[in-house]
Amino acid sequence: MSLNRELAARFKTMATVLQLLGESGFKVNANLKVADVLDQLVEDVSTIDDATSIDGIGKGSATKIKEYIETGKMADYDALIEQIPSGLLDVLKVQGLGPKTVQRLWKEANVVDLTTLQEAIDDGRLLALPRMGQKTIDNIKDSLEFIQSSSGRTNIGVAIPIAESLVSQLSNLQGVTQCEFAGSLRRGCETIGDIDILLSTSEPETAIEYFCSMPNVTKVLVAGDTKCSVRIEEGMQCDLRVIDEEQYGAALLYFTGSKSHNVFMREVAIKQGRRLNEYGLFKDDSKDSTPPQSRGIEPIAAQCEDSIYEALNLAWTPPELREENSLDGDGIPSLITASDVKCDLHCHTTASDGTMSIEELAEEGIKRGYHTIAVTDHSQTQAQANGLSPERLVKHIKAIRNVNEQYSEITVLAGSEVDILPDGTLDYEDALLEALDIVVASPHAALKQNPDEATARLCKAIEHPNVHIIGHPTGRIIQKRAGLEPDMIQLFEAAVKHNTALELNAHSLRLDLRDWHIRSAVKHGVSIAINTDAHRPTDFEQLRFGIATARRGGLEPKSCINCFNANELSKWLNQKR
DNA sequence: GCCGTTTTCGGCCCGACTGTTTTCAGTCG
Repeated sequence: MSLNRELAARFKTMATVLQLLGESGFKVNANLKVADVLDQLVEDVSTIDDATSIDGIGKGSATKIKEYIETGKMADYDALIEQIPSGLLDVLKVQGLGPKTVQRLWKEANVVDLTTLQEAIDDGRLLALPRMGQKTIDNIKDSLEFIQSSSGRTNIGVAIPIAESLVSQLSNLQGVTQCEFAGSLRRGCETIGDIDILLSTSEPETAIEYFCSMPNVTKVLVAGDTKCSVRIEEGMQCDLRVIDEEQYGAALLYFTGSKSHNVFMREVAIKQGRRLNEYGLFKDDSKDSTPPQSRGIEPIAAQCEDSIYEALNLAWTPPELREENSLDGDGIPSLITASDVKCDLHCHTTASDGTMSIEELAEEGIKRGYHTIAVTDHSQTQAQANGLSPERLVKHIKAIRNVNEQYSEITVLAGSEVDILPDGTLDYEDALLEALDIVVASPHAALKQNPDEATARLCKAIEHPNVHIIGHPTGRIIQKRAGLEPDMIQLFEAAVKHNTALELNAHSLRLDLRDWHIRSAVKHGVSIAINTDAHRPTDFEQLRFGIATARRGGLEPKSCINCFNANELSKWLNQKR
């Protein structure tokens, strides 16, 4: 784990422990924010002279960070975790159990981890506690079971089709006028905790009843007049909010989040003598705790999101940029969209481990209106993927050129996804690489290399005169494999110097580079390639996930080589020839 | 613990739902 991530984990743990010890929520939030900031920081924090220069990190945290960098220890952290049993942190993850209750379970029922929690339920210790009834216990039992059977967050590639199916079912109900998903899914996060769906309808009861009784619902968690939550077979929680049409924009804004964006928006509102909530933006500078809409105050803006931003004198912010630290004051970038993409430069055929022939690949490209598609099968070291020997590659190049002759609508490039070997050399001789139209160099093995070796390895490939693109630079697989952790800044500088593009691999399990890599890469002036790495026709649909990640990173079409027209691309490729 | 276009002290977003209460604390998003 990198230093930034190690530190982030420590601050997160400290926040949780502080919560359990009953410390002020503001202190807890401050620590969580430090964790968040460190998690998203591209530069190694040890290279930053004064950590307080980073927004969200104050004097106290900066001292702790410095101590950890210099000594590998953090006295305050050690002192904190000593104060509670370590297993108590897991107990806090049980849905329905918050810090207050966990503290009581610990002090009054000797619950120290998930096992003792189960024991306390079984032997009746829990039921004996005040304010602890059978229903609460049943809910805890159920959450415990869920924790044991679930892996936590769900990949966007799994969640989006489910969310879209839910939206389409609900949209068909009588009376429904608007319906869409919000939350982290709308912000394009790579994994999500739950699916949030918003809906306007003239028949709320019908919608809620339908939602709670869908065939894949395994449990109804909450069912009120305006909101209900269910757990579905796929293991996710889905929330439905029924919204008045006039307040739809305010609700969409609120339920899209992120939490920190909501806090930001509300603070802006307060400074202007207004109040923002999920029902609208209100003129209200009173200290009255009764919500303005309950006091008969009419909203200034509520029906659509942009009217609220406008009323607050803010530019409408695309959902993907509504995160902590997404914007750096340079205004809202003109984010890339899927329709800006005009080519795919990383695809496989049956020659290695794909299912499409060269012709089928070309047809798929034409279907999508691409001017160019690159055939980049695996190189010889990738034996398990049927990687091509030099002799096979020579024949393959000829076959690709033949196919290219057959099509006037699309250019089929002869390329290779050549392995970057652990020492940074490539899997084919230079002469063979020179014969290709395009070279995507990717790491596939030795992905546990230390950061220094990984940096040297990838930089060497970036500097190679025949390499156009570094494919999935870290090799991470979301929730499965951390991949390489090179010094990204060095990679970006080398990429700019040698005019080598770095790939954002669009596959929903890769999304590599990640959103915060892209943000930093863009600032450095790196050219980004967004490719699907298609092995079968349906893989082209993965482009949307790459686009979502790119947008989260603030990528504009001008920085993405897949948005070049045919001439620009050809010129760019030929710079390396 | 962090922060400052009223502030270096005194704030820090806001509402729905549940369960066990008899008026509300706790949790969640």
